[in-house]
Amino acid sequence: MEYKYIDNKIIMSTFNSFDIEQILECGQCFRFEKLLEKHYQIIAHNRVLYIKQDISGKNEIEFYPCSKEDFENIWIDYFDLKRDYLKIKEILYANDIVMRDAIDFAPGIRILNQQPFETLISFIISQNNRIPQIKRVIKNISEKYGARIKDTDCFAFPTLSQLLRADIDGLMECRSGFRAKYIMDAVQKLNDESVNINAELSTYDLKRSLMQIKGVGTKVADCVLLFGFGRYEYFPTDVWVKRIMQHFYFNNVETPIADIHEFAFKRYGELAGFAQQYLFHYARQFPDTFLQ
DNA sequence: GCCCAGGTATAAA
DNA sequence: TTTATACATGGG
Repeated sequence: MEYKYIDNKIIMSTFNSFDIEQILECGQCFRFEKLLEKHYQIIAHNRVLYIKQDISGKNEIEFYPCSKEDFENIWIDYFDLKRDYLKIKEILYANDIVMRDAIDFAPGIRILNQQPFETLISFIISQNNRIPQIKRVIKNISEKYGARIKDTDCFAFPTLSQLLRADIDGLMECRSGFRAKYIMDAVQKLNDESVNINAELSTYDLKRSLMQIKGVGTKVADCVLLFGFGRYEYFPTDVWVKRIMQHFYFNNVETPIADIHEFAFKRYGELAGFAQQYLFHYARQFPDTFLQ
């Protein structure tokens, strides 16, 4: 990975496994807006960042406005730029025909390292919901309870102490629906420390803690662990396989892979969920690779 | 109007 | 332990 800093902008040479469209549109994060083809605005870490990936063959990605310090201290980690996805994909490619097609379909996906609290609330909102609506609710909550980001019209996602000022009615006004009570439960339990989700905990304990929050089940917990805590090593893969099989195929065991395959590739979001499942699966089989 | 959304809590079998 | 249903909201 090579990059240079010019005029409050980072210009990075494109390298394997970085496609900003695939990264953002695959269902792992919600605070982004598409401006043009492979040109996005994201809000994270109290900052508004624009990412423009060259589509004319120059193999460059621009991040702006961005200081050298922010790039090195925040965005390298956020975009997981130090992990060797090429190596991971080689192993997946050699060992699974479905992951092979998933990689061919979207070779540029990376798993973002997002902020835990925001990730938790976001995936509580995600349940029984669609991405445009999830994005809308998160934006509403940010504008109502979060702080304005300096020199912009954008609002950061509220901190825990900022969300303590929220109530059910206020969250309903943000169109969060029946999830408002779950958000309140999360905020209260984290605040009075009846639930502890600090990064020191083992993945197992972290998952148990997360699931003490109302509205956090297996799916939400696993997404928070993966996207918010960078944990992928001990997931109950068999549960995921069963859930997927039950959800889409019930008891049809004749050609499940082909059917899953067809469904999974219809949209990025479905691919992402599917890829998550397989990442869990392979992460467990090849922990050394995933743990760098 | 009716159906549904990569979910979860709850009640009931 | 497993299975059916409600849930707020908005879009097809």
